Amino acid sequence: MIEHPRARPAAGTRAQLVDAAERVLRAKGLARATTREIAREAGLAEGTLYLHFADKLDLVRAVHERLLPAFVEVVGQLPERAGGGTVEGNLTDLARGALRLYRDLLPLGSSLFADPELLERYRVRLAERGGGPHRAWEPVVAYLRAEQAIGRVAAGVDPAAAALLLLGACQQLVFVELLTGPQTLPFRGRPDPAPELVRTLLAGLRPSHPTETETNP
Amino acid sequence: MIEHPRARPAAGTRAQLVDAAERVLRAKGLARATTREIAREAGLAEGTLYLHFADKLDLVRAVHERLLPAFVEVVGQLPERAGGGTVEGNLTDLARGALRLYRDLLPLGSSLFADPELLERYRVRLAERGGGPHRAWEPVVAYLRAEQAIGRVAAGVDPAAAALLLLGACQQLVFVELLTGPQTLPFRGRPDPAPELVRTLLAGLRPSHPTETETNP
Amino acid sequence: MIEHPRARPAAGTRAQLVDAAERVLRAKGLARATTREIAREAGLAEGTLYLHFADKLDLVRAVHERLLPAFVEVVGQLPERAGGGTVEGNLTDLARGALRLYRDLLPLGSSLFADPELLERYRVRLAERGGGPHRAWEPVVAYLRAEQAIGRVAAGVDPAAAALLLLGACQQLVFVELLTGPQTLPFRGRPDPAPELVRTLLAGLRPSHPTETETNP
Amino acid sequence: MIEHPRARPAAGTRAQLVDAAERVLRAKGLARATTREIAREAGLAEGTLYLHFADKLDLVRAVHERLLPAFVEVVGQLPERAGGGTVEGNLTDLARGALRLYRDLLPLGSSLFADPELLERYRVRLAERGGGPHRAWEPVVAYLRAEQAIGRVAAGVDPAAAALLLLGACQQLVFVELLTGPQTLPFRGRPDPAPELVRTLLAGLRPSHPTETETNP
DNA sequence: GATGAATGAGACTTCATTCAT
DNA sequence: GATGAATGAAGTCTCATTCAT
Repeated sequence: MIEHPRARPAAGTRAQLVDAAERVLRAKGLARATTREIAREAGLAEGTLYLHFADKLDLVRAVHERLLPAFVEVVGQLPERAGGGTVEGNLTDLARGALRLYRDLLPLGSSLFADPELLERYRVRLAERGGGPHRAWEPVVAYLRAEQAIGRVAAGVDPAAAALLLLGACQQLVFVELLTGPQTLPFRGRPDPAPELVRTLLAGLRPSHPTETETNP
Repeated sequence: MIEHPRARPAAGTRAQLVDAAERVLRAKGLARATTREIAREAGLAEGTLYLHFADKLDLVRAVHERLLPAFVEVVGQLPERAGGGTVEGNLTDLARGALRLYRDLLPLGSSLFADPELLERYRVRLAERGGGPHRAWEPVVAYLRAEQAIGRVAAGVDPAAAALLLLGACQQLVFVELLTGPQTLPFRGRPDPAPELVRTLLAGLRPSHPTETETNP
Repeated sequence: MIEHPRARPAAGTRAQLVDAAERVLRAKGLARATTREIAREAGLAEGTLYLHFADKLDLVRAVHERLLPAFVEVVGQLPERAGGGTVEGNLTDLARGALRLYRDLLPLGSSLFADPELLERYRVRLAERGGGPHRAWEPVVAYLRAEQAIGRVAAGVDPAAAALLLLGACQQLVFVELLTGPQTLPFRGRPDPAPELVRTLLAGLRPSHPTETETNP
Repeated sequence: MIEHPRARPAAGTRAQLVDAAERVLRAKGLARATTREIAREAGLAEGTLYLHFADKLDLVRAVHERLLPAFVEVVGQLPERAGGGTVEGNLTDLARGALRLYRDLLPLGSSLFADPELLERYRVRLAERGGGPHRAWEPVVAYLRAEQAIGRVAAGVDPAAAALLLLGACQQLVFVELLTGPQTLPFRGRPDPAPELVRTLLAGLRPSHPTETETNP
């Protein structure tokens, strides 16, 4: 047994619980995370959980609520880089950061789909707080707009579509990686897929000298 | 004493259970799908479940096992279309199909992350059967290769990267849509995002006449 | 799977089941012997059990019913040996046989106490058939009477008490041995306890020249 | 919503459960003792059982663990009586006590054989605690040694064999009695078999004036 | 605020038994 | 007679939640 001295600072008990819950959720998954284990991980009694959260699901939601801001915070630095370095370099850095973040966040984030009630509570809270996962795209869109303004990105490009293409590729790559294990990485075995993704996105698929077969009525 | 009705043919019992499980998983989520409800949905006794599956997780795995093939089957028709229609049209159809499929499959597929043991069993089965989610990309890669061969897609393009960009965008769009509800569709409010995604992917981000500001010190 | 050809001789199906049940009861214990495993062990379908026995407990009872006769049969040869060999030799052989038999029968026999209903059915059947475990003592009593008649056993001895002392010692030894494992054999580590038991029983505890303190009013 | 009465002191909950389990085991037998009934008998919720025991078998083992010490405690007073009263009286008292104890303990003790896993756990615990059913003989052996020292028991007697003969007879008598019901008591119908057993053990079987037929080649 | 023993609904699973074939 | 898929009651055990301390 581990002793639980009463001398712990009361302030931060809530944060302790959220931290512990996140650790347990990562380790065991939503389906196997029990209040008992979360309390033990937090070094607190099980009953304490209910002093700070309405129920277990509320604690889990609190964990999820921290995920998106964590993402936004990291990506948010991007717009400032507009005009600096190269577009390719900036986007490659973005892709690398996104891959790292998705590896960290996707397992937890996907668990939301396992419990419709949890998902619903999460939505309600997002609505209240005005957040939403699209907030993760905003910095990228802002960055691309800025680059368009200075002519380093083609004017006709839809920044939202471009952001979605790049971030989506990263998310899917991680999704599949987590699903099948890293050994099955199907991406040409390259250790860092970011450069190729960015290169492809920048260049587009269209041949430089389109043949006339490309034209259609 | 107690009636033991047995009006149903033995054949198909297993499939009945998998079907019922899929329905319940979609309706209630992994966390709230009970063997009792699955059995009731299947019109069978709870014990019957254990005649056909080792345990509940085995049944859930059986449901998940059908998802990827369903995806591959739909996408698999793509390569035959190489050279026909336009690349843009073909890819837009692909994106539309992918969006539809992800809407259908992602909620179930994401639930895998809620239970590490379920995930592990899924992986083991994939390894045995030689499958893997990258199989969903293969038809797209094959299609792009075929278009490269006839000059309708630039030779320098990495088909895997291109496939990932397009499918990833679709997956992420659906992921966010499911997370926040359709009302928050952040994509310029356009009802069909597929054309814009394809257009952006085809054109690339690079301006036609790159300015010298592109160079950095 | 194992095939179950219909071509098996129908005669003996009942015996097959009792044999299989005994094997499973020995291997798994009453608490863990299932009809499924008994049927599998018998190479028959589970339903077949109910063509030959009212229910599972009836089959178990059938197994137990064979145990006592098996004991009696082996011990029953004893009376014929009266007057032959030595009393000590005959009783030592008896004790050795009893030890062997108890090792074989006690685990199954003791299980009767785990289920009062099984015990009750066993009793009812014994009453019907006129049997009873005392029948195991009868041959021993008969033997001792015969030896008394020819003067090789003291006339004042109660043959039933003597039989009980010897057989009881054997049963208890086996009981403890089964309970604690052979390594804890508390009997001076002697591999064959039979001779000492018989010697002690023959000689009695009383000193040859009793002191007067031994005498009591 | 639902009441959560908690009128009872926490101390003693474990003992309450063991007591209740013993009562239910005696009443229904191992095979029919359910956690539900044990909890009800203890006046506790079913879940409480698992706060104090790893599983049902652990609780049952806890019951069995108390049986042997209970026996030893009663028999343990014997050695002090060496030299007092008469050997015959002391042993008769022992036999009567043993009969009483076996009637009480044998039904529960024998149930161990119905479940190999229970038996194994019991063995492991015995090994840990250094106990063992032979501990029940020790006081008897100690008593006989003391009587040998003062000449009231023949020096050549093996005390362990003598103890086993007497206790074994008692155990077997009870075993058979429990198996067949008291009406079938095969022991000359005498209500108290203890004196005859002791008399026989003290006197031995050997005739006072052995005939020469006793000798064999 | 913190504790943690107790709760009890309900989950998963087993298994003796039945009956259409 | 034999089969074995199906049954469903009943069992063991878990775990979110409560409340007296």
